[in-house]
Amino acid sequence: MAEVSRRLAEAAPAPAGLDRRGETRLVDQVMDRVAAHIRRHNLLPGAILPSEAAFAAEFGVSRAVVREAFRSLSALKLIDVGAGRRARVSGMDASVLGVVVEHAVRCDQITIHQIYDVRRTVETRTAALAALRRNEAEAEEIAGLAAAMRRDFCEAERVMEHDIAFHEAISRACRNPMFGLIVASFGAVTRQTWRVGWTARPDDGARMQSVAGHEEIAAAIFAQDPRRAERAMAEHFDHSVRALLMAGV
Amino acid sequence: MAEVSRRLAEAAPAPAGLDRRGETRLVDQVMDRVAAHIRRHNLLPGAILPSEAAFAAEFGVSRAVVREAFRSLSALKLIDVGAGRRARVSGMDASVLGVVVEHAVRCDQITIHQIYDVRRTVETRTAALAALRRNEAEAEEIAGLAAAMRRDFCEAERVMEHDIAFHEAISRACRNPMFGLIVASFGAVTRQTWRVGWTARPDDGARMQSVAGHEEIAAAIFAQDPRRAERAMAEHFDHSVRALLMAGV
DNA sequence: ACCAGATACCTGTCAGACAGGTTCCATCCA
DNA sequence: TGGATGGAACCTGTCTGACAGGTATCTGGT
Repeated sequence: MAEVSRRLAEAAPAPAGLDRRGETRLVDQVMDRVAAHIRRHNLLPGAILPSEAAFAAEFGVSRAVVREAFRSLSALKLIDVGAGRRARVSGMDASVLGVVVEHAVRCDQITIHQIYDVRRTVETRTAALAALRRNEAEAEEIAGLAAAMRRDFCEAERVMEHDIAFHEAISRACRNPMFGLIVASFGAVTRQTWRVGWTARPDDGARMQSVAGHEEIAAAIFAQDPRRAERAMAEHFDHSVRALLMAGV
Repeated sequence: MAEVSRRLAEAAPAPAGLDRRGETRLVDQVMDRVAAHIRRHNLLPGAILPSEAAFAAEFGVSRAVVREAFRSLSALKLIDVGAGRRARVSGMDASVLGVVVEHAVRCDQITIHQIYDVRRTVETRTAALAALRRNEAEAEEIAGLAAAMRRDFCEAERVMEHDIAFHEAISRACRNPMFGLIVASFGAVTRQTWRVGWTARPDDGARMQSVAGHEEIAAAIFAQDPRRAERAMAEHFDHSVRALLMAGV
């Protein structure tokens, strides 16, 4: 990684004058400059950035332009701004991807079924990896969330939150933040569609079967059996997709 | 989908006064309001939004605040703004995820190996799906990109671009835009790290073997053989990871 | 050495202004 | 009548200056 970081830092171009001919918006250029500043100085999360006024003076633009650039970077969660204190470099954040996916679903650019196909692909893998890599605390957290689904069975809203937390906990236990990022991004969409699948199941018996499916996944991860975890997760998604099909989605 | 969209629209809260007590930044509130406006009116990509001044008047804030909110939404590629013309709702865009992932890699929050593990998981699936769903044009495009890698073999930069385009073409041929989104997001990181793996291979023979691996994937997709495509893609990633390991990454 | 107040700095928001781009309509010419 | 042309209205991009309120830092006293 250090090797890669160094290469990236070297690749950062030296600062030059801004293009004032209006071919590219000043705000976008300043965004690139600020991002380049982070690269050039190899800033890590938590590192503080120069103030808006400092960048404005350095680039010869008004503070409003720098502000909009900061705002954009903040929206992408690349930096973290707050009243009174200087902007800081920010760590990874799954919410951005969640917003993007939610927008795509809302605009009919992605269907729920396509999301489920991706989830099945990704989460059968996270389940297997979690079974291999989970520690005691993670295994208990996952099992605890499955148990909570059964406990709060009558309160759909709570079951949903446990469900989402369950899948995210597995993605964390697999020790690959990139999987965590992707799985967490599904949460936003799930909150909008989960109820459809839940109510589409014919009766409480079918709903309880879904809970049992989660428990089986948790048990497999607890038993450190990756094949069993993968199979259980695949079956869980097969049931979920079938429920959505019955609902006519 | 229409069902889901309707539910989402109903869930959108009615507009109320902005919180002026500074508990939440006005810009963030305006962002939410604009997003809610899109939901409430069920706007699809291409639909035009009210002007900055209109929103400023509606919410009782200055235009600067609305501008920053628009900028943020534009950075997330949820809307598309341009000089002179009104802002429009934007379609799906993979570049956002690419920027986020690139930042996470640069900040040592995700390693290249973790990215490759995700890629292997996702792209063995896209290869299999592409073999099942590709049409003639897509099969030829994929095969053509593999051929282009062999043709431009001596120009590493071009081989890399063909490589990236190859994987993206497969992700498009699998007919699931969510897979396309994820695969496209890897492109930004690949551009920063591809050369490491390429130069780490011991000789041109090993490099040519990598090209042959792409050709085998293309052939499998052309032959509409999902198992073979999946196997070929898996082997391709195994070789790539081995090359990175030899490079000491 | 430690705590409290003062101070300098920084961000959040506002108002107004102007240049340049886009859209649309009305007018004019063929 | 239909198409081209011109202009007006509107919109965004950028700048300037200002002020309130939050944060961090320094200073001074104990």
